[in-house]
Amino acid sequence: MRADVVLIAGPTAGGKSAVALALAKQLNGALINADSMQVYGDVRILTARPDDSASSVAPHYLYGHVSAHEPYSAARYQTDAVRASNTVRAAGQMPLFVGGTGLYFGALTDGLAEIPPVPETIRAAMKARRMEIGAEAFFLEFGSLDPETAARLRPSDTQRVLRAREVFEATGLPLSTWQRTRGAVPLAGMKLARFVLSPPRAELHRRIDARFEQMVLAGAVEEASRLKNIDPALPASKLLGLRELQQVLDGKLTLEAAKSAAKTATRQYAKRQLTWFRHRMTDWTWIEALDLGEIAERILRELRAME
RNA sequence: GCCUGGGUAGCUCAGUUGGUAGAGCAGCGGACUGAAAAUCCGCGUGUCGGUGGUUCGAUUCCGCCCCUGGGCA
Repeated sequence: MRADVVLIAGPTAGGKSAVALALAKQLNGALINADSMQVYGDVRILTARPDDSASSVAPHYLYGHVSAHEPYSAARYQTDAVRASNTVRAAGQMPLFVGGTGLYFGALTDGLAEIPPVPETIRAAMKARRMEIGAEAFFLEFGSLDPETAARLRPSDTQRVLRAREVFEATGLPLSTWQRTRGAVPLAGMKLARFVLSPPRAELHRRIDARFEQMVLAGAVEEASRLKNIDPALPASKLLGLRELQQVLDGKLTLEAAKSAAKTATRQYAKRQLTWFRHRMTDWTWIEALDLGEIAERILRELRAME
């Protein structure tokens, strides 16, 4: 066996899943999702999750295995991914990690700091405190507790400031101290074959547009209406296109306007993904080809060269 | 045909009492360690419709032309 694990990253709508499926057939592999939104059930259409015909060709892990009404996290992903990977390898198959979430790939290849879980009560309390005194005051207060972390954050960075504050509240230690530690690296010691699929930007935009049209035809509006009362604090509520389609149901947006807004949001997301990949995955093999067969060929060739 | 409003960034528009122009959105670049499809930061990319005139200087004033919204016929 050339590589122990194959990792395929790429921007949304870039054609990763199809490539991975083709590879799985040839390599006796199984797909393991590395996408933060495809883990949620109930949103198959809006997350472009592979369908049953795909999973009949090769096993799929961590796709839709969590309720959209449940919070998920990079840490949970790491745990789940390790288990899935072990299962696949025990079955004598090649794990193919496929997805677009840079942080999740990082959790696999570099590990995460081993920070104890923060109790929900503390999270809620910190959030409430920030609401009460305002972002600036909250940030100042935080800076007096953890100046090192505060120095690299901005008061406006709601999510990171809250996270850092919560960790301090829960553990009594600055986040920066925790982050100097590094937990186990799930893929340590394995031979990795790593690829970034990156179609030319214009083509990517075309695919994003076409895919959203497909989603709507496939019933994305109905799917969105089923999540009508999802808690807006949950990660799944941030799914691209969900809010826009729900506004159509509320009569606040025409379908055309919603589609256009969702496509724009998706393009912006793809851009953020690429920024991450460009700077964090410099030593991965970048493939800019468009044709599925050609991409699969290149990957297989690369795998053979790893012998 | 006549009257009238408008043609300025990819889009919607602001502005310049004459000194070559700026917002929002889009776009582009960047950050990123447990919400990451999240969260945050930076950057104006322009024959100011065309042409002639007045002027040291015109996107701005004047003439003509073209396009376009509305009204009257």
